[in-house]
Amino acid sequence: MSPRRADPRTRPALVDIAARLLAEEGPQALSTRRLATEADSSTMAVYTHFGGMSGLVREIVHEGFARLQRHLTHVRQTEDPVADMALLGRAYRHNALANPNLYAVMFGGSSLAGFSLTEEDRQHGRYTLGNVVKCATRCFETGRFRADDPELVAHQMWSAIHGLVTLELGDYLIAPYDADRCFEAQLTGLMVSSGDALDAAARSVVLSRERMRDEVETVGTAEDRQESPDDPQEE
Amino acid sequence: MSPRRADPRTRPALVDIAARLLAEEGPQALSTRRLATEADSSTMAVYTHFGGMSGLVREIVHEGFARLQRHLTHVRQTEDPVADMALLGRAYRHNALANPNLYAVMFGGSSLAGFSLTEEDRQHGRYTLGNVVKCATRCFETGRFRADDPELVAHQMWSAIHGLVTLELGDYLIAPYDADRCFEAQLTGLMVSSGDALDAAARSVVLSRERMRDEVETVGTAEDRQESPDDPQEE
DNA sequence: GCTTAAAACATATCGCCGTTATGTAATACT
DNA sequence: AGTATTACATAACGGCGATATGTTTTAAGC
Repeated sequence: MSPRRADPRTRPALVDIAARLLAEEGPQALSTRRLATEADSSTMAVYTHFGGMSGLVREIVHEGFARLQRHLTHVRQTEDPVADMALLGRAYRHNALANPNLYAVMFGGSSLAGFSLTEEDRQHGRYTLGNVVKCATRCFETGRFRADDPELVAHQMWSAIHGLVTLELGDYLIAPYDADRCFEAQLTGLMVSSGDALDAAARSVVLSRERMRDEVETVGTAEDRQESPDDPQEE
Repeated sequence: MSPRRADPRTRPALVDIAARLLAEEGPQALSTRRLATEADSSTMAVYTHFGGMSGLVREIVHEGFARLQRHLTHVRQTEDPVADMALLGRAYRHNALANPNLYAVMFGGSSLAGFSLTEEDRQHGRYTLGNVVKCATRCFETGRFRADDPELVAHQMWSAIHGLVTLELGDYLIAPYDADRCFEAQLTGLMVSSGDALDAAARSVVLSRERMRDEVETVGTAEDRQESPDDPQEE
């Protein structure tokens, strides 16, 4: 009375292929037939393993939130919490730009075969706000931020950065008010609106930009994996 | 060498029906067959009049931007430009919540049969920013805002409000940090980040809320219609 | 070792979808 | 009047998600 157990590579292969198709060719490339072809399987595999396309998409969305969380946790806590906060914003944007189609699915875009998020899915998204809340608390403790509602501050950061990123992904931000320029201004503005002094905020924002290479852009690459001990490498 | 000219009611009827289906049943209800049934026509009508579903969707998106523009232009210019600015934000949000599915299509959401915006479509969106830019200029002239880049300020407003609205539409904002609370905080924060004093900004934001009923919530209703009379020229 | 239940598929089919090919009727210009 | 042009209707094509059903494989119980 036990299952066939079958090819153990089928299920993760489907997730990998689906994620790749979504990333490289967009939402409309995600079809049961395409997946069956690429995985050398049948369309039924999607249903036995995930209960349908929605289940598969939900799996990928979970992976998307995991990537976001990984980006945010790679931001270090320094003696300049406002710079840390700005870097959290940069990490958020970096993750979104690195996974644009996935990000669109996570936050309401592209319906994808009638897929819609559950309340549990959304809780994944809100959970990542914990990083920002903690950072905001430290901003209050050092006196840089004014009032004392770190959760509200975190929500403001989230809304503003999320809005900028979606406009950027929708190609709404063009020169001379391109995404980079708007983003830098947005970061400084957010710190100021939370109570920081303009010049101090501007300094921390610039400071955070210099930490991008070490704490954000290296997230999915090489030493982020702890399984290979001695392989520090290239540019 | 002239067309059949056919039933002149077919084309506008299709747009109306499509807009209603999108609003009431969401993106997946928009199909050529469904439209043909509701309009007592055939699926070909969509192709002769709009070149396909994309053309129809584009027509609806234009209407969506027109509605947004109508909302924004209903905000009056008073001696408190910061309150005007806050009211522009409220009008933007009000329009999005009144047309959630349409708004999602306008800003990158729901793919809708491979539909994607053209650069001209996006220009419609950016055009509505003109209202905000003018208002920001007046905020500078009265000394309420600090630096002098009204376009940049407008982009920050847009990003932040747009982000909050999309999170709200995606059900990401729940109590105790629900959309209403985050929105009020966001408005005040935006004014402060642009240079206004905290207490003055808070006052103007509250003031703008009292103008909602007269200048925003009455947009599509009754006396808003001043349109030109129809020309009964055909048979 | 054999039986048997159950999971993992394969195959075929259904009812949608957008799109296109083709036919037809109606118009307005020459 | 003739004809080109447009607005449809009808039907078909390929692709989609989903399901029904058959087939193979596995492992537990005897």
